Amino acid sequence: MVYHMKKVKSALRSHCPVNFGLEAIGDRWALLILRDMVFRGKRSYGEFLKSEEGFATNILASRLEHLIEAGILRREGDGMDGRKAVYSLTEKGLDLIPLLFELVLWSAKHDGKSEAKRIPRLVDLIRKDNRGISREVREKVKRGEGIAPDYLA
Amino acid sequence: MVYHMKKVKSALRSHCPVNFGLEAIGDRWALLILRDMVFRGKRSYGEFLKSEEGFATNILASRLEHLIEAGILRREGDGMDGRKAVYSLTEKGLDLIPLLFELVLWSAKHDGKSEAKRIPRLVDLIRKDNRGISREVREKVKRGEGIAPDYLA
DNA sequence: CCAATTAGCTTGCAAAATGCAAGTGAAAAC
DNA sequence: GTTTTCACTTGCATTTTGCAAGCTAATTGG
Repeated sequence: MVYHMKKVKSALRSHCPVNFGLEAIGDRWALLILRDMVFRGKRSYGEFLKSEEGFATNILASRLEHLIEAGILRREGDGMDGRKAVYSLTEKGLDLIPLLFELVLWSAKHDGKSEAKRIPRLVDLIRKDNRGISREVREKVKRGEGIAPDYLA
Repeated sequence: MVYHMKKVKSALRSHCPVNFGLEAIGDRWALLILRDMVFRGKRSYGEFLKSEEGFATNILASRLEHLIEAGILRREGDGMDGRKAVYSLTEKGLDLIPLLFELVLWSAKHDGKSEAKRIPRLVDLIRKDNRGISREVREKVKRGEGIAPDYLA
């Protein structure tokens, strides 16, 4: 008897920690979703779609699904509006904040035209104490605040 | 007059630091090349090919090219053997070590079967002081040593 | 209460990227 | 001088992407 079962994409190529992390995250688009959530406080499909890099609708849907599958995001319905879906970061997802911050730091150093120049305060805090600032930001993101304006200015 | 110029892939979607970093690195395969260089001390096309995740030959070539283009790697001929090419990390590439380490830390925490369990000492050092250990490893990688056995055991 | 709008997707399809096997060319080994 | 080795390149079937259009259920506006 054949049961209907969801295709599990557990064909992990290796348990090398670098490879595991890369496969869990998925790809570039997935990390941009995380960026939108952490830095811009976005929570919905419609908000992600407006990102400057331009998500294709199907790609956005598939990456959201992947991130949920990977346990990085969770999806809930909006109590007020039955059409809306609210995405949020799990603890596992929140744990990616320090990684995201290291990437910001690298780009701030190596991209002459980096927009990181507009947030020197945050970049400096990351440089001095990534873990510390990550912990603070984590709590804000958890409360749905995104990164507070005082870090960004 | 038309000069012959290499196609510059500067169609950068945005100068958002997260996006810049992602585009500079390229993709999953590119980061695995960096892992092989930092953790396993690999330097040549043939060595990369043997990686457990299984590079396709054309993909490996295109990612090496991309990383050179991005200023993360450099390619030199081997003085002893005219067939061989030696790849090494630029300063810009070495600056990615802390990012790689954060990824290792994340996977060590969230992958039950992580091979990171075989290198508890290094994982612990990263957790306590990513920057510090990155600085040390950087010098070793620069000298072509890869990560020293004492960190790995 | 009914038409129009909105949110979140899905589908179709052309174009691009991937993965595998086989081939190439130059240098080194035997 | 024949065989290997090294670093790729090429061909081609398969998969993934990107874009536009369509779909469905919930909500808003009149």
